[in-house]
Amino acid sequence: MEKGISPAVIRRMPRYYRYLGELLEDGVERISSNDLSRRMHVTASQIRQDLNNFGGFGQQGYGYNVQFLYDEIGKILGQTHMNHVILVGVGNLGQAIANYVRFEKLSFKMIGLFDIDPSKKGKEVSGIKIQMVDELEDFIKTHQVDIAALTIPKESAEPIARKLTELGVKALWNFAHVDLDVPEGVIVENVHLSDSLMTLSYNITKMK
Amino acid sequence: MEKGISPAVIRRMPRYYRYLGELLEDGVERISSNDLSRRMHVTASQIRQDLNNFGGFGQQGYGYNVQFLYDEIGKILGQTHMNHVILVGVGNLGQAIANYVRFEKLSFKMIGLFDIDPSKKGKEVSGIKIQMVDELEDFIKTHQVDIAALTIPKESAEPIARKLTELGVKALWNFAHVDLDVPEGVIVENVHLSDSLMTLSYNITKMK
DNA sequence: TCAGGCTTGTCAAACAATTAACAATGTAAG
DNA sequence: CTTACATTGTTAATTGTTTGACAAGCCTGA
Repeated sequence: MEKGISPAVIRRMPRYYRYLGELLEDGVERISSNDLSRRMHVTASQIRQDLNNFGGFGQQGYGYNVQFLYDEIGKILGQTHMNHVILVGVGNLGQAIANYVRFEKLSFKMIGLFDIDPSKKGKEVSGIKIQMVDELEDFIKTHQVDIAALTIPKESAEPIARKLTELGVKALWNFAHVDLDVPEGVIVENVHLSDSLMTLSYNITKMK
Repeated sequence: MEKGISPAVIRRMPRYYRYLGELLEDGVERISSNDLSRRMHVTASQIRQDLNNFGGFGQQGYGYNVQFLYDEIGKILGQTHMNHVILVGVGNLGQAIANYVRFEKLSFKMIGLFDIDPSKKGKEVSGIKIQMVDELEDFIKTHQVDIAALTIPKESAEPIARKLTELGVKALWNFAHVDLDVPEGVIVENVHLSDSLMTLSYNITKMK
């Protein structure tokens, strides 16, 4: 479809998607890059340039049809098909993420929870029974797993990631505070809470 | 101290800090930008350029002293003083974040938890009693609050943010999936899990 | 149906970030 | 003490991103 879209552009797409979703809820049918730029506090030029990476979705003299554009961005972001997610590490954060995926996004489905702690075996979180990490192999071989969320301590992140990728998992959503070394073709999306907090703390310090 | 450091640089500083911390644990005393670049998979040039935004921490022919550089970056990131954090919205994610802040980072201290649900009143999470949102005003007036974490639904994010900033809170760690409109001088650090997941899903789709 | 006004898609210019190159300077070994 | 080498800090070149400008073309009201 497209080739070599810059990461900067891709990071902005979910934000467009969100604003368009809100417009849709508000019953807005059409929007110009100018109106949208005012709402989103970005330049109209950037919006047009970003969208044109993927195709010409607008119409001169009219603007963009909100529903159409929303659907198109949805397609781009892979919101048209179901993504099956498993999660490894059912601690506090793991449970929160499990619930988050369960309720927040329709195109993602949590299908398995795994932990290393035997005392958690069989307990239910968000309606799913917790399994042991050594059951991962069986599970992945018998289920379609698109994404594995890693909410584990940084010490175990590397071995678990290796195991998962060896079993064919192609996308990791990594919450462990470590950079994972994965084979070619595997995607890692990091959520480094610690980095985020430190950035905040830097900005606070700078302000003073 | 410094002026106009680019956001791109700042985003990288916590990563340097982490790697230096690991080197320190491993008992490494000195490191060259070249060695570090190999470990971190970035260019040596970028490392030198980034660090030089804040001062000349290295020595020709020697490299960087790990302990010294670690401490300096710590200072830059505001890790030398305690940051007092409160959290609003003690749901699944809120509890996870409360625990996270409690155990993960020494320079941040969770000092208050707030929720709107009366049934949660007085319950303890991570050793802290949950208070009601209408007690926020009293609390902020009588305690030093550096950061407020917002783990609430997007509908309540805007009014709560307004209330907090009116009460003088200068930094928000926002987990709600909405862009907050805050007064000049208030810092917002967003953690948009949904955006992160969608970026992942985009990359999966693209790969196929 | 037509003219005037919008608004896009796109090209070019301005700006920002990254990488490369290298002179200056310190290290370290003999 | 001296020389060969390592490595920084910094300047210059390159690459990438954002903004500005405008022709082309559709919309809308008369």
